Amino acid sequence: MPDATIRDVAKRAQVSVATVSRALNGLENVSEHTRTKVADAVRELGYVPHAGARSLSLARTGAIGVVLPDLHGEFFSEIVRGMDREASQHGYLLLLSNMHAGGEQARLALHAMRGRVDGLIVMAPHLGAAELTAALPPALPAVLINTRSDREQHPSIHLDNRAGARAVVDHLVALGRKRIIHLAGPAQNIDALERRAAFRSAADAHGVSHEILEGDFEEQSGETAIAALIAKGTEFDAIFAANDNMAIGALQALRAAGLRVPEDVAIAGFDDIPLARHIGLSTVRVRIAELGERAIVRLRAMLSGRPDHSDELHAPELVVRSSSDLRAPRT
Amino acid sequence: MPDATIRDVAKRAQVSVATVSRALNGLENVSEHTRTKVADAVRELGYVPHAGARSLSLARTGAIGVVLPDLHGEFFSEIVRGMDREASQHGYLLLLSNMHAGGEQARLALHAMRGRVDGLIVMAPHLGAAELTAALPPALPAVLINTRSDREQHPSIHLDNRAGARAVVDHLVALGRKRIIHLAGPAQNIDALERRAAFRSAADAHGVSHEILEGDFEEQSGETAIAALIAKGTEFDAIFAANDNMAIGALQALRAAGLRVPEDVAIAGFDDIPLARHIGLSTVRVRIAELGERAIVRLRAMLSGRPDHSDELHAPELVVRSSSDLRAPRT
DNA sequence: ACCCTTCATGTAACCGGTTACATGAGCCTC
DNA sequence: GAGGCTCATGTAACCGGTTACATGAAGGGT
Repeated sequence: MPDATIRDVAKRAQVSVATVSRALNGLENVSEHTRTKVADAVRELGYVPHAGARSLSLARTGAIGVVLPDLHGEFFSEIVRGMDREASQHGYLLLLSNMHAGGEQARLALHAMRGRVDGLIVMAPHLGAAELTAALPPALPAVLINTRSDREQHPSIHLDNRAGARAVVDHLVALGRKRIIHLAGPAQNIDALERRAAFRSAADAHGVSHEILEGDFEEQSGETAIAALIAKGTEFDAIFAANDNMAIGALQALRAAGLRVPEDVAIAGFDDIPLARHIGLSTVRVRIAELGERAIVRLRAMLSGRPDHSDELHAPELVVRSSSDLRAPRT
Repeated sequence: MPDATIRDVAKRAQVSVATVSRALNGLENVSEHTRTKVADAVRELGYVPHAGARSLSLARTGAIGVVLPDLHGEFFSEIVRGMDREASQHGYLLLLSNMHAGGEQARLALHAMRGRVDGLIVMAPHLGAAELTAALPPALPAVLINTRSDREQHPSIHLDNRAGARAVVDHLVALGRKRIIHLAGPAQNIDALERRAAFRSAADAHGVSHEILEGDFEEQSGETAIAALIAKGTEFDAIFAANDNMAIGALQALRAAGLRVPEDVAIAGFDDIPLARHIGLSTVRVRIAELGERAIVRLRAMLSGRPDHSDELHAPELVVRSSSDLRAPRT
């Protein structure tokens, strides 16, 4: 037997559908007697309201669409956790869609959200600004995270990679390091690019000697790059890796070469993955959950009619551990 | 201006809504000429179909509801990743809802899914079987993961904790260990309970001496328990912790006491968190993403009309590393 | 007794799609 | 040239709710 509808309830309670609707939504002008009859019918039929139909007539779904690219473990779960916390607290559900590819695929993924959600959170580091604007359903409020640009059209949130990278360089210089190596991330990744650029300008500003090695955010690339550097006989006393994974790889290369950390070489990463704490790696803490939470907060503001076109920069925090400074507090 | 509807498109293309609908859905009986007119109108108006309305008339949403309890990082992202992979490949979106509490809260969370999704994946280790059955919207296909029971009513998926624990004990015994300590997890947790029971029966079967210490799945509890054991002067040569976190705590206690791993004490955990690989901890690998993927596969089967009431046990895999066996391959 | 208000309830339109059925044009056949 | 067929297209009901407006009974004031 198909699920009961509001008309079945009405029939059973011997009232009209309008009355059932009013009773269920707690409107005032329903007599106590009728309310009871309706409640009984609902229980007897096991009636559960059809949220889809409801949102069609209300023109409000109570859901927020989240479109993310392929993300590795920690980052994905943290950002979704932050969103969920804020969203569920205000009665919103999250409709998740992973945007694997760009172009037409992206357009479809975004369009699939129309009529299912009240607003969108989009994270698309791999899409061009124009491409993204064209793919977004018009008239659907959207907050953009770590996206290449389009900052004027939609409210957006970005991680302040520059401030993070600068903090690391300042720290290493303050420790008296004279020659700093930067293990950079992939060139298509906007975060990697910003960290690389900020590293260069901060090092230049300090007038400290530096060099940039190419990596791909994977542990192995960090190990390989540093091992090669040591083999070449290059002198250096500090490493700033564009993420923690590569920093860990670098650490292994240093150990293998018999170099002491931090005495001979100080090292710092970026992200503060859980592993970083365990091995005492200095890093830049990114409060990912907070990014997600803020995105929802701002979307909610838009949904309540407050227009918003500002960009929000999230300043990450330097965490000093024993890989760069032995005086760092034990954790 | 509000979003364009199919009627706006019909007006602009000078055809009826039925024709527009047919053209958009690629039905055959639409002339080439009309098809073009419709496509033009769609482009000019920036029309995007309203998925909510569509699913109302089709009685099919193309979405799957996922209701999870509060999960820590790795587990959450992995299981969602597995589901997403399988779901998006078949054109389904995931509607996410975290079920923070039990009872009435749980019922509301589940009911909110009615009319929004075609089926449900529910993970509710903290709910009683009856409570869950009562809260599920009737007539909504559901697959249950790691849930206390109700195995007859709905298709379900469980992790084979018994097989995992047995494999660890077999391994430790094969290494010649004579006295094994089990660091157990919290008593309300079904996974912890199953591992504990399986440990006991496997150890008994081998006739090996053993003891169970209480823990709570947190690193600290493992360290405390083992430190206390050593202080008491108890003799032992192996530890099986109910999860990796506690195993890591135990490792720290062993190091602090100057005991060598694995020479003096072999140790193994459960879960295979990323950290385990880094520190060479033997453990039981749980393929979390696979659990999620299988849940979607089975739900899809139900949605295609294949009824299903079976329970599926997922056998985890023993991963031997240097914390129990120095001959283990380096990773 | 009459009119006006208040209040619970019912009727029906609407949200934005899909689709069964009706319609009518064009062509073929005998 | 009448009847029958195919085929593109239109009309309107329907999915399951919400809600503006209509209705009619009860109560109050004079």
